[in-house]
Amino acid sequence: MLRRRKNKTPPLPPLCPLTTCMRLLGGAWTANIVWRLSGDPRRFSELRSDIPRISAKVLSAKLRALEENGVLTRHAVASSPPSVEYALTALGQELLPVIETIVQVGMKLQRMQDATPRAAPGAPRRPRAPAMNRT
Amino acid sequence: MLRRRKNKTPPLPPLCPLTTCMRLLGGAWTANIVWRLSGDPRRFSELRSDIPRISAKVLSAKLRALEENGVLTRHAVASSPPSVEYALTALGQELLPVIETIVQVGMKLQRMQDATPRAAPGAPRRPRAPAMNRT
DNA sequence: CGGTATCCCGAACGATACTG
DNA sequence: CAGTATCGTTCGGGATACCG
Repeated sequence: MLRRRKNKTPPLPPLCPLTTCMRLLGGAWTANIVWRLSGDPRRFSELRSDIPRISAKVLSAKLRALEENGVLTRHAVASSPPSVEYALTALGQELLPVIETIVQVGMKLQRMQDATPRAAPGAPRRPRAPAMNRT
Repeated sequence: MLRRRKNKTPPLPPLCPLTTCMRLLGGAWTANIVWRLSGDPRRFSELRSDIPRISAKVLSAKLRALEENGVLTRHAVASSPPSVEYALTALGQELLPVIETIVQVGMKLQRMQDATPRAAPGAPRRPRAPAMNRT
């Protein structure tokens, strides 16, 4: 118990930026959040209703991570009804083409998967948890 | 016991292409694998050395998933030294622009994160955990 | 309204050992 | 060589409750 740290944190060789970026929008939600902000800045609650099944915890965690990575900015207005606006930075804007491309390919994938029964030849794959399905 | 699955399996709205695609290259490794296959077909061991820190288990799982999704093909040669070659399908090729874009943005991210102290003007964020930085 | 704190589950990942 | 099996660990993420 508690004896981890046997092989963790080895001298990590620099791996490609690919992983850096994938870690950033790795979660199911992150790309969605960025996507929602592509238009105007939005507030916390607006984002919550934009992405119905996201929890406050995850949303705030993702927003914080994105802010730390310079993808978006947080502007808090300390008025009587507290209000916080999130907006993409220039860097965040640069993510948009990525996401658009992903959406394009995603549609192709869906089309192909739909047209190809494939029926798991030989070994029925695990149907995968219905965890995250949104956008 | 009997934890009621109270909120699981809600009426899932149609999942968007974004999530579909992100699910596919969701892990940190998957995009890397596809990337490695962008040139010539490669064998299992070659991929393992291409991506040093990946375990055989994960690699084989990812390869299987990608094969099921029609992203790559598996050609086993039952020769004396067994040999299996993985190659991208046409669909897999379509993922390459996505990955290239991601790499581009990833490099920008790395550059900005390196150069930007990001002094959170007006509201000092509480110094949160150093986010995700693994390779 | 805009979060944070706590708990807990399941998925993803890693290491090692073993098989065809 | 090309995996699979098993085990253990870490991590994302959902639920609920609570605070400024």
